[in-house]
This record gives sequence, C-alpha cells and structure tokens, in this order.
Amino acid sequence: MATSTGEDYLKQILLLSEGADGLVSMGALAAALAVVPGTATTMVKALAADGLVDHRLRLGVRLTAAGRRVALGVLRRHRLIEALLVDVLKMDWTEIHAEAEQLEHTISDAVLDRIDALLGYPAVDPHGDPIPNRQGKLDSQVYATLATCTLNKPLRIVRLTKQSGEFLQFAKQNGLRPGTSVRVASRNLAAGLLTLKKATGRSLTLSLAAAGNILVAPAR
Amino acid sequence: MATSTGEDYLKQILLLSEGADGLVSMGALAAALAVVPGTATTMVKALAADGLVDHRLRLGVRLTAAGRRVALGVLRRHRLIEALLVDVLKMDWTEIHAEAEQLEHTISDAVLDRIDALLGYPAVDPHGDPIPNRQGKLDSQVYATLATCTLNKPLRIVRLTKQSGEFLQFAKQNGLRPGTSVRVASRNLAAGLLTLKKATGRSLTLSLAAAGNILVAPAR
DNA sequence: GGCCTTATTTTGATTAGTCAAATTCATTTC
DNA sequence: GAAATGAATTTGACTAATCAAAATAAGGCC
Repeated sequence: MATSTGEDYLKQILLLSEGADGLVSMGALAAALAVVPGTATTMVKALAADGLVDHRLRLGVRLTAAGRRVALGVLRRHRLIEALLVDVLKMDWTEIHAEAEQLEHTISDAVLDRIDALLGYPAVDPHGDPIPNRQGKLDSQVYATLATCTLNKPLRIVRLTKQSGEFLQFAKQNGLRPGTSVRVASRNLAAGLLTLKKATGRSLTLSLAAAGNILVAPAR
Repeated sequence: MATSTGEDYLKQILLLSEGADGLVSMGALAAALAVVPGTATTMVKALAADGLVDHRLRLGVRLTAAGRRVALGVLRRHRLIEALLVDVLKMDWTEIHAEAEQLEHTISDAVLDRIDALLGYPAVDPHGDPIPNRQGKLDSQVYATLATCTLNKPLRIVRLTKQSGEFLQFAKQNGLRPGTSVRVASRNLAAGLLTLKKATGRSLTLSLAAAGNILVAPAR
C-alpha cells in the first residue's frame, strides 16, 4: 500500500513519537523529512486515507496499528542493512546511515531474511539501535544517558542515538562506541559540560548536549 | 543526470544493441521496458536532450559515449549485486534478477567498491554475464551457442543469456550452469531440437530456441 | 500512382510528490 | 475582548513518468 515516500513518513513518525508519547506535530515531521509543512500535511492526509495514521487536524499525527507495522518493517530493513554494511562489507559505521536510507526501500523480504540469517539474527545494529524482529516486536528498554546517569559508576555504552555524521565521527575519534566502558567523573551543569573517564584511564570532556545522545547501562 | 528510470532505458538500449549493431527500434525498447511505445519516445527525447542518446527520428536510438558510460555503470552495479546475492547471501541464482533490478539504482559507488573487493573482483556474475570494470570496460568476447557450435566437441558452458525465471529454472533443474561440461550429440533442424550429452553420461533434449541462450567455449 | 499496413510520434490526461504563497485557526499578549 | 503571533492547512502550479488514443510517416502491393 504505502509507497516508498510514504514509508519514510511512517518511519519518521515512529522515530519522533518515541518518548514524546502521543502526537507528532506537522512541523517536527516536515523538518525531519526536509519538506515544507504543506507537503507533510498533504502526505499525512493520504496516509490517513489509507488507514495508516490518525490525523488530528491542527494537532498532529500518530500511527495506527497498521501504520506502526509498516514503520517497524522499514526500521527493521534499515537497521539490518546497516549491520550488513558494517559487519560483512566492512564499511565505516559512521558513514552508513545515508546508504541504508536508500536501500531500506528496495530490499525485498527474501533478501532481508538472508541478511538476518547471515548475521546470526542480531538484536542491535552498529549504533546499538535495536532491530525489530520479524513479528515487529521492538525492544523498548529505557536507558540512562551520559547526561543523566549517576556519577562515578562503571558504565558500558549501549547505544548512540542521532545519526549525524559529525556526531558519530566525534564519537569514533574518541573511542566511544557501543560496548565501550566509561564512567562520568564530574558534571558541570552551569557550563553544560561533563568529564568522562575511560577504562584506559584517559579522560575526555564533552557537552551535555552530546552526552544526551549516548545511552549507557551499568557495567556487567 | 539520468534519473533511475532514465538509467533503465540506457541499460536496456545497451543490452538491445549488443549484436544488432547500430540502432535500437522504439518498439523493441518499449517492449523490453514494458511501456507503451509513446512513453519510450518521450523518454528517449529527454535522454537525447541530455546528450545521453542519439535519437534518429522514426528510425531508432543509439547510445552516445556519455550514455554508454552511464549504462555500463548500471550494468556493473546489476551484475555485482547478483554476485553478492548468490555468493555471500546464498540466494538461488535463478531468482535474483528481479532483486538486482531494484537494487542497481540505490547502491552507492562506495558500497559497490566494497562488494567488488569482498568478492575478489569477479569477471562474471552468476549467470556468466561479464561485469564491466570500474573504467567501464566490458569483456565482449563472442561465444558460440549450443545451437550453433560444432557437434561432438567437448564444451564448457560459459554463460546463460536470458534472465527469465522459467528458463533459468529449467537450466538449473537439468544441471546446466556456467562451468558445466557438455557436448552436442546431434541436432535436428527440422524438428528444432538437439540432444546434449553431459559429462556424467546423461543425455538431454532441448529446443534450438533454448539452446540459443546457452553460450559455450571449447573445454580446456 | 494510390491504397494499406505498421511503426512511430503527438496530444491530452492522470498520478505522486513537491514548493510558494495565501489562508485559516488557536493561542498568547496587551 | 480585540490584536498579534505562529503553526497548520489550502490552493495553484510544477516535474517526472506513464497511458490511451489520434495523427503521421514510410514502405510495400496491386
């Protein structure tokens, strides 16, 4: 039913509604898709006519059960492709997002299943983002971020939200990837900065804004 | 320059002009792309305006040097993707053509280079079709077909032209794939049939039409 | 030479996705 | 309780790709 562009809208609505429970505003959706607001309105109306979203005029939009199914499918394709690009084709994990963005609409289910099997049914992609399973079940575990976690506890990075090249490049440069062991040595709210200690002993300063995109769990 | 649809037209013109030196007729092009003739005319005019083809009104169309470069790029993507699907993802070589048809327009050069390297810079795809190299050089060696070759000489199948599922399925079922050793035991032009002997000793009858799609070289 | 057949090209419409700009509506703000 | 602000929606126009059907060559045939 949903065209390739429609799939993009559905996926984006899903991503934007994580956390922000309930409605996604047209402005946010249009910005995420880099279109003018009027375009988003038009497309959302079409998706609503197909029963994939619930459009509350002037308030926002939310996925229906059917729309959520489609969106999870797209997300699954996207993240499995990222895993393929990194694990099999040995590409740089900071540069694969845009590639996957294209491929997610042209990969068939048959190919996807083969990728899934080849990779051993992975639970997360190279950024630590959870991969929906074939039934559309998405692990929605909530993690602390480096900006919010307890000080001086040993931690393990589990996920980098935010797919921008600069951010990922920065993380890679400083050895911050899923699996890395760290602890937060200090935090200065006034300056918007915090200091990190890595397992290697090296310390590192980063902004609270950047830290908010790095999810962590207690070290095992 | 050329859009994804335009790339399809260019690739098809390249394929149709193999052998049939010179112009490709609009009818043939339209049929190959499954569009009505008028649509092909419109698109060819647009490609001509971009300098990618040379349109001889009412006679046919041929690629310019620029158009040929683009077409070879598409062909390279298509065939490398087919190789990936079979060699890495272990898909059935009779079912991959349609998949590659989609993916050839969304794979970036960066990904393509990684695929090429992973596969060890293959010269042919799973059907035996030659893969253009990065410089756009295409091996254009001419082979005999099972319909035209000498009788009772030991041969090796090098390539299956024609990508239709039924034909490939038939070939697979009967153990006819690139690399298989065979010889033509007899040929009956009146009946349009020929008999094949495989290295295993088994014989096999097939139509001259089918045999024309199977290219062979002298066994080493 | 005139007629017929067939391939090709034109013409007019349609669908999907988009933008620019005008309009509408719901809230603040005074 | 207006007026201003800002977001959302409508409207009109555009591009790419397509089809259906009418118009136009270009040869072949008597």
